[in-house]
Amino acid sequence: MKKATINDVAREADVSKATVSRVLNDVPNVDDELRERVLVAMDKLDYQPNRAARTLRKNLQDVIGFIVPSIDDTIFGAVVQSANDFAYKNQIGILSYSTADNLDRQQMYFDSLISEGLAGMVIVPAPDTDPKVLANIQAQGVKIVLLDRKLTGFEADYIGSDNLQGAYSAVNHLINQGYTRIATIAGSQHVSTGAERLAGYRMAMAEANLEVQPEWIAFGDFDRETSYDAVDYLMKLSNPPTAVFVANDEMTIGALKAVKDLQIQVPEELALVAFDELQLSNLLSPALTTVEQSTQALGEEALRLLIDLMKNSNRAVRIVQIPTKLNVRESSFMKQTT
Amino acid sequence: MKKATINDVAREADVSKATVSRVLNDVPNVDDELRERVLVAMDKLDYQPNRAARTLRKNLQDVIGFIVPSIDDTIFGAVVQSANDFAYKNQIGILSYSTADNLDRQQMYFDSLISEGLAGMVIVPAPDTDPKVLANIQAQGVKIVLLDRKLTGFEADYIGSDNLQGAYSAVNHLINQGYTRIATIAGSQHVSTGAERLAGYRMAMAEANLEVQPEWIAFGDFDRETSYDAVDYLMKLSNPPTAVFVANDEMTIGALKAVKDLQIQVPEELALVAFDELQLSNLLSPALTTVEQSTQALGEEALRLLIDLMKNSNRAVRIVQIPTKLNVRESSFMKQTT
DNA sequence: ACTTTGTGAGAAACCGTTTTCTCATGTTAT
DNA sequence: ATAACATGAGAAAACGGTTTCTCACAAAGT
Repeated sequence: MKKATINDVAREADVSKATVSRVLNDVPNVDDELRERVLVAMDKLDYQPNRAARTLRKNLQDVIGFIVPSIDDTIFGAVVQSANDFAYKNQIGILSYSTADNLDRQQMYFDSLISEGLAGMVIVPAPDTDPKVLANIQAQGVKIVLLDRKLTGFEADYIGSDNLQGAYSAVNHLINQGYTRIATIAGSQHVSTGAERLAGYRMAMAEANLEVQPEWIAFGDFDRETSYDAVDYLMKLSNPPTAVFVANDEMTIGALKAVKDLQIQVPEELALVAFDELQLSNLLSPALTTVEQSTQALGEEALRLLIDLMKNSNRAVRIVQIPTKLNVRESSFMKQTT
Repeated sequence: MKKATINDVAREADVSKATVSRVLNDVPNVDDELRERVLVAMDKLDYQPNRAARTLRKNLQDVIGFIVPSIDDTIFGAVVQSANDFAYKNQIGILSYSTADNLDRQQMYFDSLISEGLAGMVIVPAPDTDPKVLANIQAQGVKIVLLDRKLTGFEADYIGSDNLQGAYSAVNHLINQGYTRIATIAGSQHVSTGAERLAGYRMAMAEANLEVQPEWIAFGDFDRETSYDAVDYLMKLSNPPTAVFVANDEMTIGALKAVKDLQIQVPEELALVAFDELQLSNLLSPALTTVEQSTQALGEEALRLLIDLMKNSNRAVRIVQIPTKLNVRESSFMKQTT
């Protein structure tokens, strides 16, 4: 069974293919009777327009790309899902890719998307992405929105959580509970979220006039292993902290594992606040205090920004920050132990 | 900056565009010197072939579709990620979509993919998908591999976990621990995984000559709420079970919540075994006994099946089951309480 | 009645590739 | 020396749409 083409429909309806095209694209000036004949023919032949042909001629896809490091990730997975839902509701096509933070792979997706002639893309740039590469894509008329990670040296719309404020509120919460010896397991400072969350920590400490011991800032790599080691390192210090702010979900999993292995009581010996909500945060014992990102808002707003940008080509660059939410639970309570 | 086309390259290299095309497609009969000139020109002009034009002419995409209910899901998210990784390694294009188990939305993705002329697709069919729709797509020459869920009335390759065996091993483990009053929170029986896991439960119980009280089979809908209610229902029975097998991850979250709210001791009052590994399974207290699916194998093998099918058009249908792994942890231990 | 304007629809050109046709040149076999 | 045959490469057709050109015809203005 061959796929029907526009010519088949034209023959069936006894009109020219130009007319069929007009019906397809809702051009107003077409006689009602002919339109009806065409519609019937399309239905009868089960006609689906060939997108490649259409794209070729129009020289622009009605499709956008969505590039994240990993789909198999609590945060990015949810953001992608949200973006897909939003795209579906608004009848726009979306192509999602995950780069595993691999520059070559990211480049491959760029090339592939461009050769497809897409209209715009939302991207979480892999660390060490060359700003020039993105600028070059932009210069070709492809609209770009940065998600989650800022990229210095590249001017574009940005959407992300308010990392500074989120981290600040987490540490501030610990301070309000009465903690003073507060450490942090910071993420990679190559990526903006890592730097911003550390800045939030510093801001809260400074504001409360609390001393920050240099060794209380442990640098992880946003993954489980480095964070596991970091907890071990922190607790073996001669002057160990009594509370710790962990800068993302994966590192939190590592920290929880370490805490369990080292048999550290939470929060009695070490209070814990985590950036990012985990699936079972509230079912752990103790339940985990978290800074929750609105993944839904991130996905939707990223698309809104991009769509707006595509319509409204030469507007000023926009930086959007989505507020985070502090979920206070048991792991950060202050209990009488001293 | 306009995108360079094949004509620009041809002019620059002073050859015909046919020759450029030959170089692009590695056709052997082309003079080395011309080939070199073309390559230089392509490089100089930063040439990217237009995929739409290529697709149009070749009438087949080198792309496959991957359709799942949700990307924001422990299992499917990981499977999609695995498939994407595998696709990248093997230089094949992949388009991932999530349907939210909505039939209309699924249909939209079908239409979109078909009008793009894709070569094949892997799909987790939404419940109540009409087998005829898929058969029709198949008839158009698109290769189809079913993932996770079987669809009666539709003949195609299938890949999924060995649900029967997985459920069987979970329940069998409970029996070996000494439990006899074993309930299950089963998933929707509309989808094959739900039915198979229930069958595994029944198989283990029957083999051990244990009586299955009809009210011990609670039907959830693979989501948190129904499972939460199911636990409540089970524990309020006049003859409550002492152990329960929960048929997927989302329902496990609901069950854990219920157990916490109702202050039921696990495993002393109720032992728990869950189908699907959760991110924090081993960090809960008690740590959770789970049946773990190999999401990586599922993603990879799905693509392998599809690729093989595309090469090897008329081979027999294949049904592939991936073994599961039982992670024995504290939630299913038998402790002295009687 | 005659020009002007507007409208609907077919014919043809076009988008950027791949593929088939065609032909010139060089090589081998007779 | 000539016929048969590869070989390499340009010209042209094709893929399935959209868009521009063109024209017939009807309605409106003078």
